[in-house]
Amino acid sequence: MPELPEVETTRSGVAPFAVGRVIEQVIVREARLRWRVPPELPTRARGQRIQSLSRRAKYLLFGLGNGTIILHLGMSGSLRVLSRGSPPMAHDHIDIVLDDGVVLRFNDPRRFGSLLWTPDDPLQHPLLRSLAPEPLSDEFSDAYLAKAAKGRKVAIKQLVMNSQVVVGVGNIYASEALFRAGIRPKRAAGRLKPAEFAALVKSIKQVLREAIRQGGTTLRDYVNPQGMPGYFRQKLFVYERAGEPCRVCKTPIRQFTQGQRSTYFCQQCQS
DNA sequence: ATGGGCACCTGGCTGC
DNA sequence: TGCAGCCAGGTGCCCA
Repeated sequence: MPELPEVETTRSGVAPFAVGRVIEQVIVREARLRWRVPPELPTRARGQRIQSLSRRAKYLLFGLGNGTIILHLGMSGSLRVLSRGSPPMAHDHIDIVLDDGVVLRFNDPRRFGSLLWTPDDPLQHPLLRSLAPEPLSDEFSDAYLAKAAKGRKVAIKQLVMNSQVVVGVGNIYASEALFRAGIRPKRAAGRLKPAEFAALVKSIKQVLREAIRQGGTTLRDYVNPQGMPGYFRQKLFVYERAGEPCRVCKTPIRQFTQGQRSTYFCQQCQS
């Protein structure tokens, strides 16, 4: 899936087509996503003008007059901008048909994504209520991360992937940020020095910003709303590069498993 | 509170 | 060619 840069690329690519348009209908071909698509969603959304398209963590929020559509892309989801009449392909689960004939089509082979509806403040929705700060906000600072890590024994990589600590840092960018900061992924979070928290926070912000600028990272399925891949893959230092030479020191990149996820690092550059 | 493991699901690749 | 096994951008939930 989509990590934060891919979700942000989706938001900025869809927004010009969506904001200000009226939803003509929502077509649900497959309601069995991570959570069942609420049966009332198409009825609620029909005839509503899309007032805003925002993002919180990896959730996309379509602000309507009477509530909010909450969309999560899961591991393998994508949202594409198409035109009315383009035939649905495999795993094209949802269409949001707009009044000018544009179709926003949600495709998700693994169905880990979700499409939800809330009439209330979406930020108070159970899934969003207790999320940590955005990584690109000022709130996510050295001091903040140091405090969140204090006394914690979990590996630093797992800490930065914890959405109660900071949102939007997934498996690719966690490894990449730790490489850039020169910190080994296995280090106990509470044992990092102040300068290391500072370096890590800086690296997280930097890698996410650069990836957004490149349209995200495409490994397998991810495509932007225009159906194009993201170009950050060629900028990756460690992710999916096990055995290949470190771009900085030529030492072979190592891979191991942490919390059932693959981690990549350079033994020479990270300590 | 914290940490660890499982579950949800499909498809692509590898190796026998 | 077929098929079993393993892996994949996430994250909520249950248990110790």
